[in-house]
Amino acid sequence: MELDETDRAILRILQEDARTPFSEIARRIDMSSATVHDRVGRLEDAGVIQGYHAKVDPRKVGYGTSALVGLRVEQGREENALERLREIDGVKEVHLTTGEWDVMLRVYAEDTDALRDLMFDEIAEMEGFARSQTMVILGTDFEDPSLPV
Amino acid sequence: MELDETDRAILRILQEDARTPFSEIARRIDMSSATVHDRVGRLEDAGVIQGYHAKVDPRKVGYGTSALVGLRVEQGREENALERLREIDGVKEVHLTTGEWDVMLRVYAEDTDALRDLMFDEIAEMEGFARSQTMVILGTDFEDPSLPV
DNA sequence: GTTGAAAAAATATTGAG
DNA sequence: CTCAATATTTTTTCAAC
Repeated sequence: MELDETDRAILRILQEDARTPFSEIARRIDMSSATVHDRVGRLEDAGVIQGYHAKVDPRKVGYGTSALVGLRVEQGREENALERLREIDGVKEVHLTTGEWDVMLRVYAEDTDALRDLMFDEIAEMEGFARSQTMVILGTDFEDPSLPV
Repeated sequence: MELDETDRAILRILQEDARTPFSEIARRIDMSSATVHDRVGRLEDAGVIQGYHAKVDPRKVGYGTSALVGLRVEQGREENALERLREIDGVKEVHLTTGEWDVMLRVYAEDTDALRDLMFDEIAEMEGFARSQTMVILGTDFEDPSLPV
């Protein structure tokens, strides 16, 4: 799908605030709200917009600790490992990477005790696990929900 | 702020789809939409809900490459480095971490050439830069926008 | 805290340029 | 692709329990 400047303007607004009324988007990009409606529908259908999500403060819902985890997986066991990782509560992202680690995880836990349990009881016990390194996130300086479009 | 099961149910729904009409949330949790409206407002005011964001497919807007970057910063230069990182286009997350790296970045770039430029021309040139390691993300197996609440 | 009902506003749809 | 007008739905407010 080809995106023009109007589409990009709409994407910028919806990335910033997904509940901006179409009427206000229309005002801001100087088009009718019917056009905005039409374009947003097409952006959704084309998969450019993958969804709309409320961002919840992890601390306020009991997740005081977050970490990035590098993972080495035994050769030939990759599929089993990935399948298992998807099911583990607290594992929020699973990326396949080049370099020192085969897989990088983003995990959330209640506190450092819970993180230890997650690492020792769940991740280190899974099929195909070789070794891991945990980088505890002491703080997030910057986290932009928007991509520059 | 104390969250009860009703709040959690609302959060689950809005994390999944931030544009679910209050009337439908009300149906699903068996309350009036006025109550949902009231609760969502309180969750926003308390900072539990930090915002609503459209999720855009990076590939569809020209970001074919993503990476996790581990960064070492010279002692005493941390603030300068963090300030600079915030301004660099393509740097989407900046986390302070324990372990091998002081800072972990999540970056997006058009392609591997653009990633090289980002690393060599922007990040390696910034004040306080000591060394870095780039973990190119070959694929994301799993990425859940929701926290289990 | 919750509700139902009314008022205000937004979204979805239609038909036509 | 865009628009104006209309129909439908939702959000918002508020008096009352």
